[in-house]
Amino acid sequence: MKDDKPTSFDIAFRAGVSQSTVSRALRNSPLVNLETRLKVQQIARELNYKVDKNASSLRSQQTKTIALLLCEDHGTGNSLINPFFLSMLGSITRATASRGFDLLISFQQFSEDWHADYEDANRADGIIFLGYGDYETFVKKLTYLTEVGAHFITWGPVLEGQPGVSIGCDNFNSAYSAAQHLLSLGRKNIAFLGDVSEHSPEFSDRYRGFCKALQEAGIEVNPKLQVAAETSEEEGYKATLSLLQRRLPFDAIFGASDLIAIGAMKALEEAGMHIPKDVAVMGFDDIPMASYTYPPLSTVQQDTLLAGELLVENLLLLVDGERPESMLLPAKLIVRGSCGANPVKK
Amino acid sequence: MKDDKPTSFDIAFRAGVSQSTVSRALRNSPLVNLETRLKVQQIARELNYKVDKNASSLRSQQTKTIALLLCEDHGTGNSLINPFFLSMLGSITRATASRGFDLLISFQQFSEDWHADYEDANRADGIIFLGYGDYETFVKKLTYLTEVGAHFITWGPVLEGQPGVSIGCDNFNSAYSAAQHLLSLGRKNIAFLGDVSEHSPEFSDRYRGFCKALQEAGIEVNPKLQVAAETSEEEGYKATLSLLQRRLPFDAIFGASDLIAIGAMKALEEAGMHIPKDVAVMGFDDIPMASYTYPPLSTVQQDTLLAGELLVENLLLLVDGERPESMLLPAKLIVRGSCGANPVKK
DNA sequence: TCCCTTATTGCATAAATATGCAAAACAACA
DNA sequence: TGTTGTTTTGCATATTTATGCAATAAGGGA
Repeated sequence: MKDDKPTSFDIAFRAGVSQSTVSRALRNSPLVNLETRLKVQQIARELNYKVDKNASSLRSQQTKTIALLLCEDHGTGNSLINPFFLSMLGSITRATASRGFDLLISFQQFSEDWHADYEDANRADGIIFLGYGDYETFVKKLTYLTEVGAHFITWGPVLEGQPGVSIGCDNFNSAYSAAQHLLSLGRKNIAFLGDVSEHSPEFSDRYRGFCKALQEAGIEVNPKLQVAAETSEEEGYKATLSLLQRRLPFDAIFGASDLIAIGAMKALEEAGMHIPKDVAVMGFDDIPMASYTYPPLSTVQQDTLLAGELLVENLLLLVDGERPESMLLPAKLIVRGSCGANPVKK
Repeated sequence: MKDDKPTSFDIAFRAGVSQSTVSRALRNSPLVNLETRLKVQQIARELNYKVDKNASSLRSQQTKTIALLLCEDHGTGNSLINPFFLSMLGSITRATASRGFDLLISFQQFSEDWHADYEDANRADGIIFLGYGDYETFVKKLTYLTEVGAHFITWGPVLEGQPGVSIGCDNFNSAYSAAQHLLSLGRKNIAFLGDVSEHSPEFSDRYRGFCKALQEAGIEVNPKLQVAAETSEEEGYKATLSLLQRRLPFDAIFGASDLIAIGAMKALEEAGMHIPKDVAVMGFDDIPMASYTYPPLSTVQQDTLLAGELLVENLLLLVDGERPESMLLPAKLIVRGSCGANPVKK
């Protein structure tokens, strides 16, 4: 159908220079005379020439590619992807592209040896991890990755002594503010839905911030008002049912994530309770659907745009041999209808 | 920190065989003795050896990689990604991984020369296009891609004479059924929100199916009840406002997409109209948030899982030199609360 | 024992680029 | 004109793997 793809030798021949000069000219090296450079580039354009990525990567030993590994929490196989991660995905894609890098993505389970598959195989210069499943397993993995000298960055918890560089949300302070907000609206018996074991350090941080707000308001934290739940609507739904069975009075629910909060809203609605009159609801993440629930979900918004930028930027620093610091990003309280601060139109 | 990455020569040396044998053994070629094969594989495992992807691709001229190009409709830059495409993304990722292929993704605008960037540069064996922006531009692009012999498949409209292989939803029949459903519930003045120009062939198909249902029910199609809108909540919102201004009676809205329908619901609510009592609403796509609106949105569900599988499968056929047929996938009506068929709990 | 198959292995090379080093071209200056 | 310095170019090679072809080993029949 069409002739073979032109190589740098073809360009060289056409331009009457050597292949080396072509290679340099196309990368705009100041080593080659401006005139020659333009001529070569012109010919390359005419022939529709593109540098062969494989040859280039092989020779230069850098791929200009980043791998994004999305670890589904406790991998349920074909379940929905956490919408929050999808927002991150969007911003990471843009940040990557704007730096001239390609993005390789994978949704496999964390059990695989990703470092080997991507970095050792010379497929990617570095890896971004999104999500982590069980924290202990995750840390083991990070330790291993650090030992073998992998270049990676993670989004998620930023704990003392955690190997590698991480960027995450300031869960503690954000949850603290959100809880304060509920308290300021007169809610006194606030339930917390989310796993707070060592397996979920982010949720634990949110819970600690939540508790601090209660304590400062002179309210004793009732552990019976905390119900474990992972990030999914079903878990939030079930946790709420279990909460209802405890027959303890509560006038607000703080979901450790929006999905949990949304599941809770479904359960409350089915139980005939009115949101926010009977029970105020607060989420965390601000996933797109948060503003479409009824009533719209008040929540804590993470700046995914900034997060994506920082992840990519710092990963590339890491690849360049620098040693960026882990950091926590502030989040913003978004007040909608579910917490009772705004009038709910019917 | 650690010694250099082992190459196939290192394995060969350790195993006392030649590099060729290592290469064959690792790919499980029957040309090499089973015993030798196992020994080589064992040593490779011990040394943590991974085949260099670039060298391998360079030599074999196939990348085992697929590029997924997501074209945002009329590229609004930093806007949200269409949630429907994100569902597709999930299934495409899985389908790709299960075949041992990598997935390269990009969200750039359609104006770039993607074929050149990906296939010519030997980065990917084939391309999947998701979304297309303006249809005319899209077709020009497809024509070009066909001419240069690119391997690609598109998700979207499947029109007569359209270059290349496409997989899409049976928009006509699905919209026909959905409209029939609204009619069966006694709605007579149904508005249609969505661009039905030649720029949006999918919406046009949906509109044609919609019209057919009306006509069969003996209802004349009123063009004033059709308002243009692209896929976004804002457009749906604005289209509804514009519809309201026309002061025509209507008792149902059929949104050409869920986002449009959701925007419409917001506008109706603000106008003090009750859904579904005053106005029934029907969407199209079944994006995740459709079941979380109030009332939950009735819609047409596209089988994204199947779609992803088929896209990948047929693209690989194409890469192998076969010539798969374009096809339309049936969709399923999902009846929730917004169309008035189910009782809406308050 | 010799010859012919069949099963295994190794040799040599090609895939396309990037880059260290040497060479050439050129100007400038004495 | 010779020398020195700068700019520009080309040579040669390295990157790592896959594979056509030749070579060797092993096995079997006469």
